Amino acid sequence: MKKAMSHGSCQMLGTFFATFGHSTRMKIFCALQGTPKTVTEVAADAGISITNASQHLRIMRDRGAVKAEKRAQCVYYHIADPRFVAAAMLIHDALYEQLVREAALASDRPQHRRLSSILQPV
Amino acid sequence: MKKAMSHGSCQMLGTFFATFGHSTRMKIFCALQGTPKTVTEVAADAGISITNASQHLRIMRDRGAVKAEKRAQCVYYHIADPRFVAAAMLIHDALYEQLVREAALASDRPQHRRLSSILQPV
DNA sequence: TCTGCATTTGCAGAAATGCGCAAATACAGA
DNA sequence: TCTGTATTTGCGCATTTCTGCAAATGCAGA
Repeated sequence: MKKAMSHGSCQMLGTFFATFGHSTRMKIFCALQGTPKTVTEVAADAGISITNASQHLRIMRDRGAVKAEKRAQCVYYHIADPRFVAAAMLIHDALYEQLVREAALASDRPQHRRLSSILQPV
Repeated sequence: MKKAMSHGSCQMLGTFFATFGHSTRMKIFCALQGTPKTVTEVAADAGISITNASQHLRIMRDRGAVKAEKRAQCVYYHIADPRFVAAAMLIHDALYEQLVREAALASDRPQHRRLSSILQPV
């Protein structure tokens, strides 16, 4: 991916980003860190309906973000590749440092915002 | 991010993923790898209108994905943090390997798809 | 100041996406 | 086979997001 990326790879990546570019799916991603969980458990952890959890988990599975494993009546979902977590951590750190840097700059100015208010936006 | 992630961090990450979870912005991201570029150059490289490029670049800048630098009449945009590229490469590799693995499995079966047809989906 | 290039903004229609409800399906155990 | 639990699917509505067009803004040079 030094210079150019194939159209297919570009689209593949874009689809993956879109998968986690939704607050509900992001919550599910967080809930799935650690141990595999059933749809019902994920729904409870993320604070959403079972139907909704099932719908999002299907999307995430179709796009290769999670994998499903059936045991008895339950379907256990888990994150498909640990690199997804590593990548999220990289991005998170970069964004966080940027935030801290901006907050430091803002504190030199008249009307500065608290860091906490930035971390809990919208 | 071992176990739980704060609500704010979760939302911050989700917003970032959404930023690249759009084919047009993904193209822009690809176009910006290497050297900084003006809006007009980005539009040409990504094959979109200047207006559209400007709109998406503003979104990306608001979300910390790119940075803008004004020189004379031109505004040069560049990727805000190299870790974003590193993260994209991590994810890309994971997805690609998964694709190859699936393709290998599929080739053992009756109706198998070519890898190329998988790489250029939708 | 006037001109031309670069970029941004406002607006309206179009398209995509998300969510809840109800029904359907899958399956282990009595 | 019947029952209860777990999960998935279809449908319709609401909401968000995208895009192009036209107009506005910013700015360097004549």
